[in-house]
Amino acid sequence: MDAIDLKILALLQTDATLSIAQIGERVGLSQTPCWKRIQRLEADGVIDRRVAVLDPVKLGLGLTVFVSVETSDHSREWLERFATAVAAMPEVLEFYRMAGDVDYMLRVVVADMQAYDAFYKRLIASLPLKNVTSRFAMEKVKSTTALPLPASPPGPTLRVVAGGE
Amino acid sequence: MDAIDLKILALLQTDATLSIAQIGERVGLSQTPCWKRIQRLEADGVIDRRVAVLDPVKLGLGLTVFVSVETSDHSREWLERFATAVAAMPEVLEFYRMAGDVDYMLRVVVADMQAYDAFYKRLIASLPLKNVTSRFAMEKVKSTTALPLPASPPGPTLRVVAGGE
DNA sequence: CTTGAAAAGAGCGGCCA
DNA sequence: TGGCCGCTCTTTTCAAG
Repeated sequence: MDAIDLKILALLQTDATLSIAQIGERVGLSQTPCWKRIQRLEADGVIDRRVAVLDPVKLGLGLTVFVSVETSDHSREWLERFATAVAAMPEVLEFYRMAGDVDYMLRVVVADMQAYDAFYKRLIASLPLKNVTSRFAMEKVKSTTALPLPASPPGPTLRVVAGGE
Repeated sequence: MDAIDLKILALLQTDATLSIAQIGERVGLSQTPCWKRIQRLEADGVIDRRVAVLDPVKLGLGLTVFVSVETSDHSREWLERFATAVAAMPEVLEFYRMAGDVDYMLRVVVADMQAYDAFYKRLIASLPLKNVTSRFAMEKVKSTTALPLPASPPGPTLRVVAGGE
């Protein structure tokens, strides 16, 4: 996983319609080795999948809600049941177990308030939740699927050490 | 935008490596009309882009943080300056203006706490912020880029009317 | 890693129903 | 609209340096 791999990944996570020839050109490689690198990155699971990103507004899905959940049951079994229930709810795009005061955090995308209310009722009916807080997005300022990859080669690994040697 | 278009979108937002022939087969269409529909969906911007989704953990980006921001300046100009500053920070994957007590919400992806601290310092140095709350994810339970599209045809538009006619 | 090339497959567009 | 049939480009694989 060198600097060239990172360049390839940076290109592909921005635009996966690029041909191998184009990618090779931009990273300074010919088709064959470029293709081999991409194959390897896919086999290694670094490239997880290739998807089409759709415009939620054009599909009538204009409401994004961040939902904070607190529970009184912190067992593994409870989480598994909760995870199963949430996995079956397609309006939940992201779902994390959190540190701190909030136990779980969800990012939910729905058409409108009415649709959110329907979702909310299903959510709280799925399992007993101690507290659920919904925060509504008014405006999407930025949204990307691209991870922050080191632009230039990470350098000679400048390492900051806590204690001393 | 009929049921077939929705089927095509549902397929493509799950797996954009499918060939037009495969998609056509699954939606009951031959290549040409299927291809034309996809072209139209792209031209209309319903399909925004095609990207490779990378595995953050395999790239050493294991820490997701939800950041709530409060400001004392609620002017358009302030937001524009904030938006510009945040747009230049690649670790911010999502950035929304919110309704309610929290003014802005960010989803941030970084390597570790040290990287988050560096990001945090840059964030608060970019503009005066009244309050910044960081919530750290311990475990990713679910994460998808796929929007909740109506699975079956939305039906004969069952409309719920508030008043009565 | 590079060039070159060939076979298989997919995208693309014209034309007809 | 959708379907059939080519033309072209890309992807994928191989050989040799």
